[in-house]
Amino acid sequence: MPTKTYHIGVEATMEIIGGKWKSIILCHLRHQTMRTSELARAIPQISQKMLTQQLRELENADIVARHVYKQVPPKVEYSLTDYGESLSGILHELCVWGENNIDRREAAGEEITLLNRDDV
Amino acid sequence: MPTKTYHIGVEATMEIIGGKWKSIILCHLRHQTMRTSELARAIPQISQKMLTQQLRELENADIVARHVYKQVPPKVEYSLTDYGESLSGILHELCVWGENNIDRREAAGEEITLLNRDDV
DNA sequence: TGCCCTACCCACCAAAAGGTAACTATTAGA
DNA sequence: TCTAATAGTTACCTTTTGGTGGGTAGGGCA
Repeated sequence: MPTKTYHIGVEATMEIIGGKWKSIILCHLRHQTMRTSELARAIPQISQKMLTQQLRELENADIVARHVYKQVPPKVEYSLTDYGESLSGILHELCVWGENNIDRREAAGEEITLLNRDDV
Repeated sequence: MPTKTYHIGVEATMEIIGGKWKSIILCHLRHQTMRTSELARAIPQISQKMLTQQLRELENADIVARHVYKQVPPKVEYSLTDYGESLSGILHELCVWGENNIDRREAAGEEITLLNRDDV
């Protein structure tokens, strides 16, 4: 396999938390362990396919852990790994900065809404 | 215009610094004002088109400022706005976390290289 | 028997993001 | 007159990302 090359640290970070869904998923898992259906309810805009696909990728990066309960109907829980917890501070700041950005744009007259300002 | 709706703060943040190039550009501008050609040299993988396109979008979001010098050949400088500076801490952490991530993956046996560990 | 539940997989399609290459303007200077 | 220099645009194409709608497993229960 050819050596993977990065030019600057942030490239690697963005490869892991970038894209439309990963940071949102991680922000939810930051507060609690959640099962698949709970995540789907917390992120109503995401499709089944994207949810599991993104969770798989986060699992492969050792950011989230997947716990399968052997029962029927199935029960699967996701949580941050210890390593994933090292992103917690960053995720919090990303949430807060975004909330402020939305306030700012609203103050500037933009039609804009933030449904959940639940970040602790 | 229909009201733009976000479900969680991080969505707004990612809309601004997400994508393949924006966070890289911002990490460079965090340390210094740079002209277009300097940015292009600092980010050799980026194309002309992407560089100006992403800079325009960052300008529209009031994150970077564009200073045009009236001379020939043209000279244009980019820098973070005061508001853009509010991202500086986050950008730094994204760089550092990525550097650690690369170290971690290298320690785990992955063929991986980081060319510039120049974040201050 | 037949249907429910949950998680998740697949095939297929649409849209967004990004890449390439060729072109512009303008003036100094050979 | 011709070229170099810088920043930028445009048309066209490829790749990546995301969405839809279908299907699976397998035990519980009416």
